[in-house]
Amino acid sequence: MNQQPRQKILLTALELFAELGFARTTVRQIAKKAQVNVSAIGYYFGDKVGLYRAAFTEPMGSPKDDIKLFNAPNLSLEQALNGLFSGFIEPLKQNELVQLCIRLHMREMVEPTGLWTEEIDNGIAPHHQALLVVLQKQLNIKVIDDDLQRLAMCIVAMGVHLFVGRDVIEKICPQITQGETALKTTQQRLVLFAMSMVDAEALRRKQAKWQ
Amino acid sequence: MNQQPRQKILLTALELFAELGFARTTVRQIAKKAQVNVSAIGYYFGDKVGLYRAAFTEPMGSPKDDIKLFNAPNLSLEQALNGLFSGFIEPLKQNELVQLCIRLHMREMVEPTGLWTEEIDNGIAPHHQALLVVLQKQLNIKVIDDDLQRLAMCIVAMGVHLFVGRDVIEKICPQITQGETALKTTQQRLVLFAMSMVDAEALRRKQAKWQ
DNA sequence: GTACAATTAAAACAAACGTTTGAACTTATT
DNA sequence: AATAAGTTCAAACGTTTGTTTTAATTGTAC
Repeated sequence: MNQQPRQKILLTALELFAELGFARTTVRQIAKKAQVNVSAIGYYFGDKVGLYRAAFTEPMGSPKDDIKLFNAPNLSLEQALNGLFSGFIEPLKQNELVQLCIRLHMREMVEPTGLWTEEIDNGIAPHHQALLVVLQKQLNIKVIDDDLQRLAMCIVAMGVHLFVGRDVIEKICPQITQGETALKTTQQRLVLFAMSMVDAEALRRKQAKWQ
Repeated sequence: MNQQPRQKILLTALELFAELGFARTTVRQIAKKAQVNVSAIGYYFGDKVGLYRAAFTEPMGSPKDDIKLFNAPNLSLEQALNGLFSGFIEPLKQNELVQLCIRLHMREMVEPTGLWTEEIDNGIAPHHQALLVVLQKQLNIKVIDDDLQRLAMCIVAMGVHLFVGRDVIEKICPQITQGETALKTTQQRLVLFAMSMVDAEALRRKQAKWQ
């Protein structure tokens, strides 16, 4: 099985899907840019949906490995948060392929094509759950309540915003994500802010108990 | 000029564009749901792009009024942040129309159709700038630097995430945005977290000075 | 070299798209 | 009642869409 054109199609599709979304990307567009015949898409991937599915899942590694980055048993809160946010920051440093993958996944948030539901179950939910456990331990509380969910959501939001708000950032303050040193600083700030939020939540719970 | 079918088309278009995006929404779909003939769209709005433009801009009021909510001269930081976040939370309480508007605008972040650039210039950038000034005063610093931009971005991210991460929230922790009391609590937490971030940044700057 | 499978190419397919047409219908004015 | 403008309608327009077909080409084993 010759994989050269298949790979070429896959990468081109990833590129176009990430930039334009599923609906606005045409198979002829992909074929032309990948310099293959349109029928090659049907030959290798069945149909457009199959190609999208492949572009969405194949290039990404298993997401379960990432969880260990901030869910290891003996990690401090700072280490755990660093692991969490490096999951958002690293792709911004690395090669373009990973960035495209992330962008495509983020796009699914706003424009769900159906794979999004799977993505939540297999990718997002476990991450969120792992973060909740870390926060639960840190705050030393017994059951996960709504306020812990709020805290986790707000922490994740900062990381997510680096991708979904990419256009805004590039227009208003592009410096903070350009260059490795700037990104490193940004990650430090995210960790700092997240820790301050955890502290604030801890204090709030303490005060709420007294009343 | 009879405005009944025009309004009906406009609202239906807003609904569908917000849910499906521009490309996946068809004019026939809009016409059918609005119970009008397809040609009515051309008659009232010229073409599909004209309808999208109208749905994107008309229902929203002038964004400049909102800025005053958190940019008034004698506001405390807490009041200013409450104003900022109420801009995100209120739409979640209010009628469905406003929610759809916000959702459509958020969608433009990931799937820019061209109006997005205008939106950044006229809507996002002024808000961001106003927030920067508030933070600048609070932290008592002379020039707006990258770290202040990072702080502002992280604060805004929490609000934005309520919309762009809507599907995730609804799947993982829907309670925190369902019901007015839950939303009120969420807003309080956002303000609390934002203030803790500002404090953390202030402390960091203080410590950085010493070294 | 022949046979056979794997791959590529051009063309055609039906369906759906946004848009336009021209007649029919409604409403208001004279 | 007659006229004209405003509005709606079904039908058709020309493209573009994703997909399929069929033939040509390539690579491979005997």
